[in-house]
Amino acid sequence: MEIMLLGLLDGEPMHGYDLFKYLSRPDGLSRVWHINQSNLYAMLDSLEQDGSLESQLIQVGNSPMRKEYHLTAEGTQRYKQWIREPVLHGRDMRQVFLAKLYFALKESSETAFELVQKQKAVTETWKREVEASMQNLNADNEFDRLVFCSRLKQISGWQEWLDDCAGSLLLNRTK
Amino acid sequence: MEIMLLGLLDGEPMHGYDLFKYLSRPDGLSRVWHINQSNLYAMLDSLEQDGSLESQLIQVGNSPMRKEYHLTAEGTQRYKQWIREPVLHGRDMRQVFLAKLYFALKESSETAFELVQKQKAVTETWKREVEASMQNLNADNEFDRLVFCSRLKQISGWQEWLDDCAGSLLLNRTK
DNA sequence: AGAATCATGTAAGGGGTTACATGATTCG
DNA sequence: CGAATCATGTAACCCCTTACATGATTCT
Repeated sequence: MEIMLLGLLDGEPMHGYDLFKYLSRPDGLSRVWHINQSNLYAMLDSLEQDGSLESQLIQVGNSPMRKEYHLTAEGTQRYKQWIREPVLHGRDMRQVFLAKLYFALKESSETAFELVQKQKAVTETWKREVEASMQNLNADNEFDRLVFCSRLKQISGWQEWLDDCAGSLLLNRTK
Repeated sequence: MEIMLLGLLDGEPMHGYDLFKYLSRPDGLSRVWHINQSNLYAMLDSLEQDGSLESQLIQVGNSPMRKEYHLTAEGTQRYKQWIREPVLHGRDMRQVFLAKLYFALKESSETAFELVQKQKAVTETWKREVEASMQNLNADNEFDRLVFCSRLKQISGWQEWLDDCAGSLLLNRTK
């Protein structure tokens, strides 16, 4: 989930404590993603080591040194690509897809709309796969049947919601 | 998730490799829970250390020694209690609740039915909480609105599915 | 004879957690 | 003056994963 930090730093360089405060607010991205402070600093380290971020030490007045991070070209490219790709597993909808949507919305309604369209296509294939699996079920295995029913229900739920998203994004498109 | 091993051992003592083979089959519990072999042995160790399991070494013919595990009274109690408690977070429905249901069904349709009823009650409170949170939303925060809508959709999906479960369990109740 | 299976593990590491260390600054 | 906040980390641990070690037995 490190990559989400890149989205927060896109366009506005920040230091670790800024990010921590931002992610401590109750709304926005923190509705779907939490991180603890020590792990945040570790993630910034590893993103710097893999070339997605660069930092510079800044002294403001007498306060402690700040390490301000900004995206590298490589980091920008990773991030821009990430928010344009749908998630490939249903279990990633709840957290990862919503985070992508958060960042895509920050970019533009068009970006968000395209993300939603791509996700709708993937979700449709999930549905077909589950339906196909249900054909080969042992008829007297009640548990297996219930498992597949639950998956179909969840997938349908996501599909309806994605349709809602697409609709409200189209309305906002002229903004 | 260690506790699921207790369910598999309830009534039929097995050794690690037996459990591994059982969990490698494509149907039943392995639809919702996977474990790799090395971790399985580690879990059996820790369940023995915390008093839920006891083991005895068995030699069959010339084959390698088997370590056969069986539930202790304490382990039995932990397990029986676990399958009678609903899950308290929506994110646990997909894996943990389905596993509980798997074991509850092994016990009896009544046990499963009661589990489903308890889960329905908890799920209803989730729904009310989400609806309450939606009242305090900043009106022009599109992302937050979409997040809550997605949660409501997922919760409703689970509710419908739980209703289906309750229905089909009632039909099987006389079996 | 070679491959797959039986059977139990160890070692290393990924990704996350909580608790704690440190020291300055600002707020009440 | 004491508490909260600013700012960056370290250390230990939990849960789980992959890869590998070991050695016997059964299948083809």
